[in-house]
Amino acid sequence: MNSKPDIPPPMRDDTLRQFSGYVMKRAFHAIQGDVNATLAPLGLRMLSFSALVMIVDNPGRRQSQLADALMIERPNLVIIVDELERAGLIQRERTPQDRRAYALRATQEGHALYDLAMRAVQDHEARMTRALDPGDRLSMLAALRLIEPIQEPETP
Amino acid sequence: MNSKPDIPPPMRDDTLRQFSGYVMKRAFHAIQGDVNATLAPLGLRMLSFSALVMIVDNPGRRQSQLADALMIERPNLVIIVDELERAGLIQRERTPQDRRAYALRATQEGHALYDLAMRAVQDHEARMTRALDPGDRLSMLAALRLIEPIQEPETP
DNA sequence: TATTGTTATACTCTATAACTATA
DNA sequence: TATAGTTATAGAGTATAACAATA
Repeated sequence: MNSKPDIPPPMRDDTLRQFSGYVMKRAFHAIQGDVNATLAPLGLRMLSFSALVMIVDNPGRRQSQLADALMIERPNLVIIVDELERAGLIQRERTPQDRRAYALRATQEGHALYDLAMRAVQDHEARMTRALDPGDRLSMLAALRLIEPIQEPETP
Repeated sequence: MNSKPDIPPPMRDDTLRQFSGYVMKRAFHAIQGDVNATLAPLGLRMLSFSALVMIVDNPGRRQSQLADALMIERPNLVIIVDELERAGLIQRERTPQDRRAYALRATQEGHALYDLAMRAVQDHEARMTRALDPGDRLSMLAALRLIEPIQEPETP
């Protein structure tokens, strides 16, 4: 006899699990949820945290350079920079050499939040990768970096 | 003398590169673009391909089971299943035991496209991971699978 | 002409509430 | 009352075209 309420067996996804994209999407989904929950009390999200870190680490760069580095389109970066500026974390300074461009710099508040958020995100990273040896984690990061730069061939 | 047109050095992102989320997002961005370009001629996207594969490999399951397996919300799956059904790739069969539910099954056309798309996506996978040894690729997949199941602790 | 930042817009993916029909 | 599928809707993230100011 079996009194269980007829729980069906889980669906098999081993065909999809051979593909990096499938496995990566699921891992990234978990990470994004956790990091956004981690950053929400600080008023940041994954993207605004990334932008703040880049501005603190690379003071004086233009928005277009930051957009290139973060691999997001210029129009989408405008909203993130607006957000960081409204929060008092960074400033847009007009550059004398090229009056079209802004130089981005973190304020004192931006530097302070950087320190806070960095610790929180490092805890998040440790939490998400606690099932991996440190060596396996570094190997995974190295492997992911080898996927990233692959581009479609230009068709001129 | 230097006649170069003042190309600025690339921005440093080594602080962010310590974080799995940052590196994974960039790798996934590349993969998603390539797989969607790969599948577009077949009328599929990453998500509809995943759903088709799951239905072929697990015939007769309900939509809610498929949504759970693919970790997407039921309402969002409806659109994908609609799309696959309109394309003649799958069918919704009413189940006699529970007339609320549908059993999902691939049609002959669905099986044929599965074979085609599988080969195309396997080529895509080889293209995206060509910079990795086969062993490193498998280690990466294993590491990513260890990140996936981590959940926030329940707060009851 | 080309570039910087911007506005407007659209498309995909994701997430939640609420409905219907069945159980 | 609970569940399966659905509808409607809202929010992110991403992408392109076009504009003003400046080079």
